[in-house]
Amino acid sequence: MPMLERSNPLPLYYQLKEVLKQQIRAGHLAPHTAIPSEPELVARYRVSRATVRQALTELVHEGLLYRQHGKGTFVCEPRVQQTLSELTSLSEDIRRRGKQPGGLLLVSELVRGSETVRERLRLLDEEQAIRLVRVRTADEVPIAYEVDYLPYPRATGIYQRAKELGEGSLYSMMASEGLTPYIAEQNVKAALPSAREAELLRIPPDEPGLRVTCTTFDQTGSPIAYSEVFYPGSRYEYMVTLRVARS
Amino acid sequence: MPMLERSNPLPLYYQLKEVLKQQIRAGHLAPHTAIPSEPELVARYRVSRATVRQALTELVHEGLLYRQHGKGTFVCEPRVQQTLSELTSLSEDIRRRGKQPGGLLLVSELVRGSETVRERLRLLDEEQAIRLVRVRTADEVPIAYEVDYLPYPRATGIYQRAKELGEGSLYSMMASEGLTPYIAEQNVKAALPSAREAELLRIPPDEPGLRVTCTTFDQTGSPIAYSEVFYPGSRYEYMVTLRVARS
DNA sequence: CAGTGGTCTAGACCACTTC
DNA sequence: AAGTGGTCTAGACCACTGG
Repeated sequence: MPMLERSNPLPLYYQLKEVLKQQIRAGHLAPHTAIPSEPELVARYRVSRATVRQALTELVHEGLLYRQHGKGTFVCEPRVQQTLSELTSLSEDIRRRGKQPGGLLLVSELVRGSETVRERLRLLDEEQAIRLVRVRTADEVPIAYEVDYLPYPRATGIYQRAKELGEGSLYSMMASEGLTPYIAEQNVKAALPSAREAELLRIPPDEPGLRVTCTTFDQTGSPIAYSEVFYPGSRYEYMVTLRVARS
Repeated sequence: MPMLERSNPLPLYYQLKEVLKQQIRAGHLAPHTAIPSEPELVARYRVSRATVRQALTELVHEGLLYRQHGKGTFVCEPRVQQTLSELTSLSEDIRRRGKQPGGLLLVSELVRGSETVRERLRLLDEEQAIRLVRVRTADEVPIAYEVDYLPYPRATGIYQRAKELGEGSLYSMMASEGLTPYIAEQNVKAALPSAREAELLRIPPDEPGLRVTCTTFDQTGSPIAYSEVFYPGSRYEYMVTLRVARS
């Protein structure tokens, strides 16, 4: 049985979380079965109950466990476990469907941006936006035309590293630049492709698809990205998972 | 200044949450301003720090507050505050856009259900599904054709109360029947309406729209509803808000 | 340095479930 | 009655931020 290391700089509750996560992932704890009770975990790992509860509470929030008063703490089904994190990364989504994500960066430039862009990013008069244009692919097939806008002074690092963005995830690059996505608002419409989109995606100009606009905010509610993506209807089913209610 | 009541059956941390929520909503605590520090709250409300922290941690999870180590705890922007709860209720969404939600229940019946339905709801051989068909309206204009399926033995109460479903929220009715939505998976496609949909929504048969399928699960990962909704492209912009990353 | 939040302890009592 | 999770206390020490 793995133990917690008091010499480890990682907090005890965090180590306990990792141990439990691993046991769940490895299948030692099956869905709908009870994990050891809180007093048992206290004894087994020699930590206080508050520490155990912090670990369990976070795992509950992450969708790995659920509690029932008087009965115990149980393992959630894998579907719930998976659906709680990082859902708008297109690369991840493609990989999850068993295909190879790829992409081509067509444009990276500094622009003033349309009124919509400036409004979404809350740009001040003198501020500019970084504009990135990409065609995204799954197993080499083009499945989306994506235009991203980022606030310029804040996201300077992204502009410098834009070349790496062929297949890479913009979100992960943003996170490494201190722009951590926390909330996203997505607006989805049925629409026809523009001439340019039809050409680049190699679809007929009358094939309807989805136009998804997405504004991403950090923890404090400041906008850190705005994107417009066109998905041809025949190529990609747009999937979203969200929490319906909470607390 | 409001105080916490030790005679109140509601927990102290919960009362504290409500007090802070109300101060935020009333504008006494503006976005990006710091709330009183934890030791201050301890003194002011005469509770232990663990109690204060439980209240604050939950408010952070609900998107009302964010913390910065060494600096303080701050109020999130309203956009983040609003976007964390109950997002798939169409009625709520319509109301948020300043229109009056309404609806008409066309069908409520027990059916065996298609393979898709049975699979999504994980029905056993002998189990049936409740099928509800509704036209949803905003300011009397039809904006969506919705078909819901619920697992029959579990959702008996819904079947009996189906008549109330004109304008009411199915989710809130489900919650009152012990079927609490926790996670939803949504799949969105661009599509043309069926003949029946075009007729009921009074749109041309060649006007593309969105076909959204949604499977809803409870806390434990058991499916509690499956729905298929058609939104005509010209009438409604489909809006989704989700958390991108967490913990 | 003082003040903030982050982690942790060792208790206590309560409410709910099961037998 | 025994076991579970839910709430609460009164401390402690640490890590990070700012002047």
